[in-house]
Amino acid sequence: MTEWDIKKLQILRTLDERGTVTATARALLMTPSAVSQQLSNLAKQVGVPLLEAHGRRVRLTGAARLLLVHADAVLAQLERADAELAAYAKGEAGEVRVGAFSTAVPALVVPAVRALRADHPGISVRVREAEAGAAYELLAAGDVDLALSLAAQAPRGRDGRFTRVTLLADPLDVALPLDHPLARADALRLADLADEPWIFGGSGPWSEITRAACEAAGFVPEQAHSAAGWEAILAMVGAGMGVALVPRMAGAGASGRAGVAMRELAERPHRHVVAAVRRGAEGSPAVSHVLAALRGAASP
Amino acid sequence: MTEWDIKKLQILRTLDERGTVTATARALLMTPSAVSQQLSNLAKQVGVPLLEAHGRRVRLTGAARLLLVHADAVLAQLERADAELAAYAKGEAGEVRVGAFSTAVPALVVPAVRALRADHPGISVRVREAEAGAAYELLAAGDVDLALSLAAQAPRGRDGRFTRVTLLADPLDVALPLDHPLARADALRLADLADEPWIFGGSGPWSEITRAACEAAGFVPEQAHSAAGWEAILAMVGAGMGVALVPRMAGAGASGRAGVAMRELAERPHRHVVAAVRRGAEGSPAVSHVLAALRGAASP
DNA sequence: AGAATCGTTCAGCTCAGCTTCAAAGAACGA
DNA sequence: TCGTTCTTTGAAGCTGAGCTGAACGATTCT
Repeated sequence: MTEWDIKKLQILRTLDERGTVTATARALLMTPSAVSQQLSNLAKQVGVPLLEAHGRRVRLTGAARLLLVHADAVLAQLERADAELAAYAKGEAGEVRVGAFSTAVPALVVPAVRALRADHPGISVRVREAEAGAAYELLAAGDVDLALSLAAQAPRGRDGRFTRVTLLADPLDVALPLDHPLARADALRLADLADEPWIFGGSGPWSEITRAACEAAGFVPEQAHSAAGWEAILAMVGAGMGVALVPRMAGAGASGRAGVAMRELAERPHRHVVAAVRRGAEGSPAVSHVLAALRGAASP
Repeated sequence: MTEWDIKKLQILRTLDERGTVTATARALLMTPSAVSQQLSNLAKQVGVPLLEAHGRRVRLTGAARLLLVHADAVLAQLERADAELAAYAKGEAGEVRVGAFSTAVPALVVPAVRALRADHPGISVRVREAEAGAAYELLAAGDVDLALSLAAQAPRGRDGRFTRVTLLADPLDVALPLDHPLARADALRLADLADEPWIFGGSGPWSEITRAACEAAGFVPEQAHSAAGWEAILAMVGAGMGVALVPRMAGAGASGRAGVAMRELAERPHRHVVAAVRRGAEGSPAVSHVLAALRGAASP
């Protein structure tokens, strides 16, 4: 018995409601003959008699009543699936898997999810943290439906598979020790820090961005230390071990804390946060709702 | 969309596991063509695309993943139904509806259910209290699967539709006021009470049994009062308003309470408690287990 | 007793779904 | 770059599950 048939269960349920084969047939727009055949067929599959003659009508056996309990559950579940799929078609249900680099989660994804809860309660978001560089591969592999990455990170391989939109320009501030002579200078320029010891990731996207910004300012930064997380970097800056470029999204809550000063730069360098979806997926209602929520979270 | 097909859901689930149409077809002993047709058919029914091309393979859309959640629930439910029906066939599952007259519930049904819980946890009993006279009609109508009644109650209409077994002979004691002169007499006979005022139900089975017992002893009882419940009858006896025949099953806890004396009679009259099932139903494993448990409760 | 209602069975037919064959697209290796 | 291989999908034909209609036995109502 591995060959369940929903129609037969529906017939059984209707028979339980109506009480007679003829009435069941009428209700389901079938002939009594068909109903009888289907039910005896079901009984054969189950291996237990489901009906027994009672006068000129039939009565459900204990096995049939037992089966009905499950049939009700199954049919209810299918009806729920039906409703949810209808909602999905209207964009009011569904799960969207979002890949985001770590600092984007509190800054963008969480506010977006909060807004979605209010506007589209049927849409759920599954977050998966991933480095900005790995985002496109997750997207291409189908492991996420929407990826947050950085404009500097080109998708590996040919583009055109993705649709990308810039969500916001995140300013890059410099973090330097509170007791540093330049901590209070006005019109601080990147070149002023050319001789400082720098702290940035040994590899990975952020390393490249820092290096590129400094080279655009005309110097090559001396990499005194390296770390992957902002916590570690800011701790080293606070200890006077060097300076670092920190996106405002990541450094927002860090200013003034633990001996660190966050300063805006005269060059106003930025990193551009982009959202990418697979080409064609922007038409999916659920994805487009999440995208809209992310836009809203980016530019309040 | 009201035409769900389990097989299609199974195909979708297998596709999710295996990842490719060809592998799915191999796993389900079908051709890739059939799998493809079934899935595009399902998508058409749902009204939302379920697959999208990804290189030379296919990927599930959000709608498909949403549908999969429900499909898993449905298939699990069906598997549970399968297991329970298999258990039912072995007599280890199922619900048996028992109709019983009121005093039989604490005396027989409850102990039987207790024993069943230990020996056959899959079998559940649904109790429905019904007068002994109405039991056969409930049984015939299919509202219960097993009825407890009294031997004196003949099934209305022709017999032969039912199988009846006597569970126990319940002695009929006489209840009389504690201060009654005969309350301490030895070898008390029913005829000694011929001139007492009698209390018994105005109609219904118990009335007949009392009347028949007295007439067998050679007198016609004077019906001084009538009541339907044992509580009321015993209260009247305790108040010295008359005497009554009380089955031991009902009067067990009443002796010595509220001025009532329960005395055994020399004639040792009995009422016979019988269990009845529809002819053929005694073969049903669940019913026969309940029947066995009732036998056990009747003769410990 | 007669009539009406009900369920089941049997023969015949229709259509969903499977298989086979073929074609087109995409990835991989030389 | 080109050819090979893997994959999916489409068209045509066939098989079988399931439906219809009629006939029959059984039961209930009048």
